[in-house]
Amino acid sequence: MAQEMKPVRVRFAPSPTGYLHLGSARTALYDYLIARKTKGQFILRIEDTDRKRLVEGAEQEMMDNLHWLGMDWDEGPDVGGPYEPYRQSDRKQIYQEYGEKLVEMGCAYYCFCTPERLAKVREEKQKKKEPPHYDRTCRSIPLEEARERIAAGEPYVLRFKTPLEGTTVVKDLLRGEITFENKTLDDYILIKSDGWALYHLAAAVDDHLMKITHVVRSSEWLPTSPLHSLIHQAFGWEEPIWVHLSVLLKPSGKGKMSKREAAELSSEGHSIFIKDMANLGYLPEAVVNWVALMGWSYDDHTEFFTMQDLIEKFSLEKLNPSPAAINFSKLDHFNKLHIKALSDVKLAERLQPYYESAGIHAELPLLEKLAPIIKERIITLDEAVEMTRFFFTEKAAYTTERILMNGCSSEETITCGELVLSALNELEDWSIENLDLVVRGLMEKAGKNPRQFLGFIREAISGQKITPPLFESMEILGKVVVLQRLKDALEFIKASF
RNA sequence: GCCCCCAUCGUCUAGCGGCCUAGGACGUGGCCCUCUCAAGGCCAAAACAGGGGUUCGAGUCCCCUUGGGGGCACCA
Repeated sequence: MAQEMKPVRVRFAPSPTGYLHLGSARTALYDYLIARKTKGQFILRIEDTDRKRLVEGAEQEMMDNLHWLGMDWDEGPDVGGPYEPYRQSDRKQIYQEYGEKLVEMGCAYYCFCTPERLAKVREEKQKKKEPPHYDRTCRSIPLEEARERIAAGEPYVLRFKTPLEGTTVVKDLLRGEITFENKTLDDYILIKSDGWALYHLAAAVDDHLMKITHVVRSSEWLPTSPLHSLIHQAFGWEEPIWVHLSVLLKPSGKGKMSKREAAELSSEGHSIFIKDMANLGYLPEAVVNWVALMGWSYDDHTEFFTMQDLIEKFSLEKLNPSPAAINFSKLDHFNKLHIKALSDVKLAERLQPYYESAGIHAELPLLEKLAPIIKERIITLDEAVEMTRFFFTEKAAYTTERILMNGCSSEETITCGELVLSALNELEDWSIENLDLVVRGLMEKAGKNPRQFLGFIREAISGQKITPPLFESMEILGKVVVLQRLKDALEFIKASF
């Protein structure tokens, strides 16, 4: 039995600079799961201190996407909470105060170097094959002098006074202790010349003030994690438990997904953006199941999980630190499974919007009848529309060749067709069983095989190559429509051949 | 160039020293079933990167090499 964990406080802290993608959705999911599992709190914090990179509407869209996936949060910019505000742009003052404290404690200093000089330093260091770090020129400026220059209006940034010697050890939950030589670290900028804090300071301050117990984030943060530890230590704060997730690799397994490659994916009917998943016909349940398994596993045989299952079974300890390649065929697999797991009523409800956007007004009762016969043959929800199109059209759309019975002449086809037509016309009990019985009887009498005989009827009533099972379709279509389409087909053959 | 992380089938993974002639899933191939398409059933091919140790015993622990990945912004 899994041991009970103390309630955690975790935050998902996106910056509203783009769409929610697989990687961030997975981080949010793990946060959500561990919060719900331990009856703790899941907090949404918007990291929007970089005012230049803001994207209009991104924050709202991100929240919509999280909701679509089935997550909600206990504290956040929209729902409030005890540690408001939850948007970093509303906390500028707080970061400045804490930055000032660091200066007073001797753990940070003002730097007056211009971006131009910094670029030059970097260039020179790179030429000398040295780490392109700041040369610490301003580190030795006496504080009084620095304050005078600031008072005189000189632009400045705040830098962390990284220890020059010794090591900083970061305890990562998945990797154990990671040791960094302090001399390989930079004097990172904490507050920019425009007065806005950078991630490093803002996140550390907020994580502390918001009593975050576990920081779950992408392993891109591993290289700067010593700075984060150092900031917590400088203030004398207890560090949160660091959990650095593996990176998500592109399907080839070679490298991170780039913007361009993400765009290319859409031409293959795939996307790494959550906002596209619904349009592509994927269920949020499937996306959640799929994403959860990228870097996490439960045991050696269970793969199908609902959100509830995940909440019960998730544990941070089973997270895998090695990079994982995105596998879209696995998403298809999970989508199939979750479609099958849906009740007919639920599936009908999920299907309806796809018909609407295809310009088809499909009534729920009809979709509920269609649900059981298509649920095992569609991968994505949108495929239902094509497969069942003939239920919603006035006539079946015939193409010349296919309407003829496989390997038979037009005369032969007509003979068989008329046989079926008159027999079905007589049929009173319009049930699957009866249709099956009658039609197969005719087929034997005509000496045709199922491929020929049933194939012809399929074409006649649907005009489609791929359809749900024949007798089921006929039953749902109804006697009147089936007879009419049979007549249409025969007329079509007579006119065309 | 420097720092850091990672390493089992093509992919996601199980494995936390003997239960491993390495298990599952996706995908792939074959067969069966079959009214199209699916679904389902059965079967197959497919991996412990290499080298040193430690140990009675190593996929499992340690080291090195190699490979892959991430980072080195007044972005997050």
